[in-house]
Parts: sequence; structure tokens; C-alpha cells
Amino acid sequence: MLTVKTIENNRESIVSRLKVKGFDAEAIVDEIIETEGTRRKKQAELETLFAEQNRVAKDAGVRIGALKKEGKHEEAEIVKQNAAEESAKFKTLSAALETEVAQLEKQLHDKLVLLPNLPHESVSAGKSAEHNEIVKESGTIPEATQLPHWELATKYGLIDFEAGNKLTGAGFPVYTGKGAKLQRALISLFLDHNTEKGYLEVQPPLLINADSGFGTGQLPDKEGQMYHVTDDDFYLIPTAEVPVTNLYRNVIVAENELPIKLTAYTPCFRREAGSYGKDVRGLNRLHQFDKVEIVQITKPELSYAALDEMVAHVEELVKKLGLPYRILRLCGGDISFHSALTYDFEVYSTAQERWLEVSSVSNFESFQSNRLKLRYKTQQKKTELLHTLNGSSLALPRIVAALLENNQTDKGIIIPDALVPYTGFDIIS
RNA sequence: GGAGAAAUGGCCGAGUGGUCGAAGGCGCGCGCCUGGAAAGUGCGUAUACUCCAAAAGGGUAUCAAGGGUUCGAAUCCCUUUUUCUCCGCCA
Repeated sequence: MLTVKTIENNRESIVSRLKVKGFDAEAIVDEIIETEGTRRKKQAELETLFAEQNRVAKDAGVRIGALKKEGKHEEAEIVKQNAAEESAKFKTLSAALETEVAQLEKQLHDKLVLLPNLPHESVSAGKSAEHNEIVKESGTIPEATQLPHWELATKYGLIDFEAGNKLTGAGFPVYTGKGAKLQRALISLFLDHNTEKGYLEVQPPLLINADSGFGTGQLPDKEGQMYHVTDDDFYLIPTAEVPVTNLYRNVIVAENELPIKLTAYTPCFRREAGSYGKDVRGLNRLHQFDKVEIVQITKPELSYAALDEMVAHVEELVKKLGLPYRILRLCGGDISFHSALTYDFEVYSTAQERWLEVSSVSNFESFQSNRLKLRYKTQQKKTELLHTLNGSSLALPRIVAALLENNQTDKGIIIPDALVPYTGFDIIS
């Protein structure tokens, strides 16, 4: 959510920059500025009213006190009655104004949440995924025409898709044997890699409340994409980003604690309504999957350096696994509502002959922290919004898909060296 | 789940109807003192919004949250939430 101040002070540039995201902000920005003007005026009126009321009460109080001391109880009673009448008048006026202000605030809020984050200047105006810029491509792509991972998973007894269908439904696979062990190994490898680089490991709840959903932007924007436990009004987390970032909701961080670097492994739950076809085959798109996430909270002026650092960090991890990968800078049409700049990592899936997204690293600037009320105190004792960033490091299913497909040999599936200490085996056969 | 107690600033803690955004202490910041430090000592030390060109200085709100009583609420009443203690249940 952009701050009202930002909108007021940068009307023109906001409208033009949001065009990069294909968003026509002109009307809504004007409405926000107008509503805010009215709100402020009404708020000032209301506060003046309160000030008068406070003064009346104070004066009356002083007089009542004095009169009572002198034993003039009847006179005190008269003062009391006068004050009561005045107070009643104020209350009628202020009640009306309060309703008005509350309505204006709601209107303002409803409009503010419609505005996407401003894209970084390096974000191009492309309309869809084809227009993303390939920043880097690395690794050798093996020969094609081998078994897809869903066949390999069945062949080696790694994943039981049918059992998942029975227990829950499509998109909830059951990992078995070396398949299950591989999951655990990947999670450990990823977490170790992250903690070695100074990320603090946390284990958050998997259900969150609506306030948390709002803080990171899943609510109200992506309401339908989360599983909702209606009896308790909880949501299953779609990513660890939500609980981990929300640790800092309503927090004023001490400057010396920055930057904050956190990592968490969690299962992720996504309804993915409307997905179908080859995109969802096997491990390509699941309702429940495992992911290790990294989150950083930094001072505004350092957030892009942090983004670069996170991209480099994720790249190391992909390299450790020996998978061919590429890094994309998302264009305006493909970047998310909340992000200012996003880099996607994709690994090549040999049998499917296509790239699979395995990580998305984003700088949200102050878009989340404004919702979260996540701030720090500057040297000048000003409180200022911080910047939040996060990235997958990494999401498991498509990594597994690529590992299985790319590393298959006549003898079996070769486990990358970096992973062997965690799996305890170097081949799946 | 049942019974009871509690919730005050960064922390501890005082405050049962008025001049209380809140004593006192700790911590922290800036001084003084000192050769340097400790001790001592002086001053300062919440957040949001808002008025003012800015600063200085005002205004409003906030003592878990929401509502109520009252001329006036940290203080009284109601609801909710959370925490603690005891009992029950339980991995």
C-alpha cells in the first residue's frame, strides 16, 4: 500500500509509473487526493470540537471543585447542569462528524488498497511473461527425450500421486522412501546454506489471522488463493513470507538490528483455482508444497543492494545443485501487485523441455511495511518505513522435477554431490 | 473446558474520579565532574495524526481492544482478547 503522502506529492510520476504495470491510476489517484483533503478538514473540525469540549469540562471541574470546598453544593450543581447541557451539544455535533470521518477513512482505505506498488525504474513495460528480460543463463541443458519426472517418481517409488488423491485430492502428493528423504535433505541443505549466510532460522505457525494476511498483501488482494479455515477465521499460509514478515508487524526496529535476515522452512498451501492442463502435471503445480524462504528487512537506501545479495545467494544454491538455470527480470505485466522489482529463477526441465520457476526474489520497498507499520528510528529521531524483501530459497517441487529429469541415467538418478551428505545416498535406483 | 487473579511508557513499578501522557526507579541520550573511567550530578527520553513555510510551540487521540456511565475516566460498569495460578484433559 502506498502512503497517502507519497500519492499527494508524486501524482504525475505515480500515474506514469503505474502504466508500466498496465494500471491506469489517474482517476483513483485523484479520488484519493480529494478524499484525503476532505478527511483532513473534517478531522481538524472534529479535533477542534474535542478541544472545546475538553476545555469546558476542565473549567467546570475547577469551579465545581472550588464550590464544593466552600460547601456551596447547590451552586456546584448548577455549574454541573450547565456543563452537562454544553457537553450534550458537543456530543451531537461530534457524533455526526465522527461518522463522517470514519466513512471517509474507509473510502480512502478501500481506494488505497487498489493501487499496486510502483515498479522500479529498471522494470520494462512488457505485457506478459514473454517480455521478461533474461538477465543471465547458465549451465548446460542435457539432451531431451527422457522420462518426465512423474514417470520417474512412479518408477522409483518416490512419490505416490494416487494416494494423495485419495487422502485429499489432486495436488497433494505423498512422498515415500527415498522421495521423502530427498525432501528432507533438500530442506536441510537450503536452511543450512541460508543460516551460514547469516539468516536466522525461524519456525512460524502455518495458520495466520486476517491481520497478518493484510500485512503482507494477501488480503484483500488474493483472498481466493488461500485456504480459509472459516470456523476460526484463519488462513493456511501460501508462503512463509506471510508469518515471517508479520513478525515485524507494528514494530519499530532499533537501527542497530538492521538488516534483519530471516529464513524459514514451511509447507505452503495454495488453492490455485483455475489452473489446469500440462502446467499442473506431476510436481509442476501443487496445492501443498515445501519451500524455504528468505526475508530481509532493510533501511530504504540499502534495499536494492540487499536484493542483489539475495539474488546472488539464491544463485549459489541453484549452482550447488548443478541445474541449468536462468534469471529473469520481470516486466511490468508479469511482476506482482506488491513488488517493485522481481527476479525469477528458472531451472530447465529436460523431459518437459521447458523452464520451471523455482524462485522469485522481490523488493517490496515500503509497500508491505506501510501496511505492517514496520518502521525504524533514524539518527534524526524520525520514524521511517523500512523496506521488505523476500525470496524463495528454494521451492522444492520443481527442483525435484528438474533433478529427477536432468540427472536420470541408465543406472538411476544421480544425486548432486552437495546433497549426498544430507540424503545419505548418491543414486536413486 | 471450569474457578480465580491480572493487563500502565523500552523495562520495573506507583496511581480507585479532576490540573495524569501519567510519580519513582532502571535503562538510554546529551552535558558537568575526572588525567581516564566508575561513582556522583544536571537536563532530556512514547506513538500516530494535525496546525505553522520551518523551527519553537500548539491541538487531538492512545494506560490490552471496543463500548458505556460522568461536566470530567488509567481509575467506575459491560463485552472481547491476552497472560498468570489452581483443577480437568492431552502429544
